Amino acid sequence: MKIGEVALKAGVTNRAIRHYEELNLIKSRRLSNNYREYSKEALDKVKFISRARKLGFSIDECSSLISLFDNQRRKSVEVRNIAIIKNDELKRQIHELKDLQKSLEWLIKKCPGNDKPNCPIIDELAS
Amino acid sequence: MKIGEVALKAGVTNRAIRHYEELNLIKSRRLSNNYREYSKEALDKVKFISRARKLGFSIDECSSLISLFDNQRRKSVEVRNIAIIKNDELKRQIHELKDLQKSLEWLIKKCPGNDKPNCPIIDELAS
DNA sequence: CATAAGCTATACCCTAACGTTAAGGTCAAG
DNA sequence: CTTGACCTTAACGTTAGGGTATAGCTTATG
Repeated sequence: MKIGEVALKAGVTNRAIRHYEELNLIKSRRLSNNYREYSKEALDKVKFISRARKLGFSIDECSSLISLFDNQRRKSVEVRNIAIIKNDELKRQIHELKDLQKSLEWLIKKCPGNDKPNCPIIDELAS
Repeated sequence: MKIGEVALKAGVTNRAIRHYEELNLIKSRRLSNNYREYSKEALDKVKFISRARKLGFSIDECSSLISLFDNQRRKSVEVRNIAIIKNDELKRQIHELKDLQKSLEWLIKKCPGNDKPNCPIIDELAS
């Protein structure tokens, strides 16, 4: 199938697919008119990448996961380790964002939000 | 004062200050040797930007905030609105990340993590 | 005074993951 | 024959600076 169909079925853009191909995450053969032709396996990989990306994995990590996906002699602990690292990163990131959000919320509550210049948010940033 | 001193006092790099200047968030005059010379007000603005960045505001938003900071006839509601938008963005982002993290955690729990190929994480991504 | 260390300048390349033109080739329908 | 939908490559834009190279200026030391 051609790129447009793969993109539609996998729920990603044509550009994303070409990008994954540039980075050697997937492969295609060419038709006589130079159009890319994808196998069902390639479509599956694009779907795989799409899901992994949505779970927060980077392209680089997707690359590792695809290697494991392809490897029938993989050890599940290897996959698990990648996931654990990502999970820890996510937890840390959530923590940081929560701190920020709480600070911001606190400032917003203190701001009168009227048509006068006095503003605790500006004051805090300028302090 | 020169760029290095400003950078030290504001806790940012020289490069960042030049960057802010390129984007017209701050200004400097030049000494006879072409070195940048900053006023105390410029230092205050760099500090202001640094704090705002740490609160999650983009450079673009910092630019708006600085305009309000400079404007003695600002209305606090304008500042507040920017902060509210950012706060909502942060909340949404935290929500998304939490969902991801929970999904990942669930998958990790289901994975045996041994030396056999069977892996629920891979299965989920390939499903 | 000469030299080295340290600060400053401009300028270009790099990041992540594509988005977005630009300019053009291919193919089926009307 | 033209239109429109689809495909191609190439290359710049995005975010917020980091890193590096080269060169000029300043200051401290021998």
